[in-house]
Amino acid sequence: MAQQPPHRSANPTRRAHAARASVTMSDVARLAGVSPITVSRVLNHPERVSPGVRERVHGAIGKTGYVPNLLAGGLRSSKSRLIAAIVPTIESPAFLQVVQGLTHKLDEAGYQLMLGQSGYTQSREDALVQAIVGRRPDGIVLTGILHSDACRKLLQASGIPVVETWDLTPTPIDMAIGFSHEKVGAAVCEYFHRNGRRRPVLITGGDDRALRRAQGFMEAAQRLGLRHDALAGVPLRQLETPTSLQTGREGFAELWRRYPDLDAVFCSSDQAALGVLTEAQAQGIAVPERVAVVGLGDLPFAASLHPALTTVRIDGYAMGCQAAQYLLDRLAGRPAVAGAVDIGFSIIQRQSG
Amino acid sequence: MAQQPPHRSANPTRRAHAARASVTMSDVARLAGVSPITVSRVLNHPERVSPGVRERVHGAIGKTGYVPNLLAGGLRSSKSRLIAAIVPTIESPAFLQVVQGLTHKLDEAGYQLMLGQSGYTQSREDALVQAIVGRRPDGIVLTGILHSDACRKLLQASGIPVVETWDLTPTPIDMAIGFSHEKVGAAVCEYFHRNGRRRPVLITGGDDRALRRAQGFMEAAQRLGLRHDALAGVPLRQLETPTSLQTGREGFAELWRRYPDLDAVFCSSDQAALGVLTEAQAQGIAVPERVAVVGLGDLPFAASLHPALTTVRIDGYAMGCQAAQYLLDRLAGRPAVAGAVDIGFSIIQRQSG
DNA sequence: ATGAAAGCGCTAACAG
DNA sequence: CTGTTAGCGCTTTCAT
Repeated sequence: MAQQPPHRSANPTRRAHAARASVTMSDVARLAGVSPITVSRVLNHPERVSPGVRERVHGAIGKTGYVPNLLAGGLRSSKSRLIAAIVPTIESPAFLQVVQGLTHKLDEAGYQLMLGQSGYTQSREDALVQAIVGRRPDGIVLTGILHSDACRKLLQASGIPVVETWDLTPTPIDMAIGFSHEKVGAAVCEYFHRNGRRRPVLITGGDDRALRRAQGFMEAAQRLGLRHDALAGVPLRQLETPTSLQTGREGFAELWRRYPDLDAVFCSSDQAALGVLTEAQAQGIAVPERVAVVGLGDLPFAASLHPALTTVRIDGYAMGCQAAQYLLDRLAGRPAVAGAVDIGFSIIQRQSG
Repeated sequence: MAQQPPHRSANPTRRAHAARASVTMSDVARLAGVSPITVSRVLNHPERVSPGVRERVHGAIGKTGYVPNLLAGGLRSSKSRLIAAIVPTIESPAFLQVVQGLTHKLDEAGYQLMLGQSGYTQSREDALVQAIVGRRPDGIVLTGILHSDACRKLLQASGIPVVETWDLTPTPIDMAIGFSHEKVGAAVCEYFHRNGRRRPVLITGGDDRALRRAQGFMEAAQRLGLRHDALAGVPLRQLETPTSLQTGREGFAELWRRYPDLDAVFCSSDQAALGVLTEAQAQGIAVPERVAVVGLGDLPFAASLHPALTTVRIDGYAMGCQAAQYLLDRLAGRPAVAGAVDIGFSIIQRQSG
């Protein structure tokens, strides 16, 4: 299928990087017959400049193709109009929703988002934070509350507003918005119990938050006396993070083999739950009659599945919007939140369980 | 579920934004008993500094918690170690793979990626490009080859290396890597024909590239004499972009109602194909016996579906890696590609069609 | 191997 | 409303 390009680049100029022909504010000023600072004002405080001059300057900008150097401006004003966010991975739609919320809200306010992926490891997060702080963003959004000491110190010393997301903590670096993962686990376990399920199993990712949900589930199970006949606890299959359709499918196949009496599955993501649904369908196991399946996230596809997926709704988009808002409030000098804010969750009952 | 924070922030300092207590290179230099330029050299060209001094400087950096200001460095050196990319949306896993490829490759080389989402509209892309060029990145990655004139001019004038992805063109802005969407459409149509399918339909997104695939498909259909009894062409259901499980499911339900004799569906994404599979299962329509289903992208879940999804494999990750490599080559002064490079595609035959 | 001087492009602070 | 002066923090260039 490979095909060679029919023509070469139509671009005639020899492209040395960062061609030093770059137009500066002074060039524009000269052409408009004003001083550079006036050009700056036209761009940043147009109301402080007379309409006539404003127009002349805009004309000059158009003619020269001037694009302000935000590095220079940022250096001088210590305002970069840049917000940085670190997520474990954007391959997980759950984090993606937060990113979308952030993007949307920040974009409205004229800020840009710079995204980093930590891949769930602390060393990588540390490196990212260092690189990010070096660019002096106006704010930073973090995922989770587990950060190295060095990272916390660095962030606090930088004086940059920080929002931690996806979790709650009595000791945030600065601000925080999230929910209790233990409570999610407990709530789903109680939900199963209410619906008459007595032998649940867990399919979970191996990251900190997923494991705390599992823990909350187990504790509730113990309290409610749910257990497999041969087992003191709830069978748990821990998978790589992030969990996928594939891992969910395999995980369920394995659990079903070992515990053929299981009657409910709580998955740590909707993707894994889709995997369970797929495997159940392939094996002819009736959902929800024989096995109840509950996911986590309420991703867009959850409602469209067959059977439609019962899941724990986490409003990632709202979390992203909120996080952005906290940052924007702080930057605008408005009173911002203190401590951690609980965004909550809810169980969306559909057909699968 | 809401819960108030039990404590307030543990952070004792009053956080005025960008606390001007920021440690600079001079502070480090003073503490280490050297001049600022020596600190700079320890950071950027350690081999040009004697080991003793190097160690002293590192010590001072550790003690002060100094984080170099990349804005200042970038301003002076015109090297930002920043690459910007614009994709229509990161909600589409296909683009996400490109982003992952870029991230991976750039990260290795010590570059950071700044991501923008154009939402498939040109005006939004123009605004993004403007904001991006303002930050003077060392390179820019674009999705597609359809850009406004203003955008092309701006980019060319900026002298920043540019790679366009996902498509081929004889007149790239600078460099390009992609594949022929027309050929994808034609190839799938021929594939259906070889397998004895005679009444195919299309479920497609409304973006430029998807429509060109549809066009390639239709032309091939005409050549091969494929048509519905009552129809001159191939029935096409155009959906919002990006297509989702939900839209795919509805689209298929609609087509099935109107053309009950259809025997093959080509979807413009694997998500839409999953929607078709879901609807077929819900209605008890046998796949592939009654209807063949082919997706696009070969996303990770495609192979794990039941039935496993036949799809057009586009190696987005490789495309991202390549794009990054072209940029890095150019930045390192190595001879870089000229014109557009075809990354090709292939049809992965599985169970669904 | 190390340092001094100069200035990247812009905007804060202060005039006028 | 407009301009002058100074300098953000760093690295280039040229000395030593």
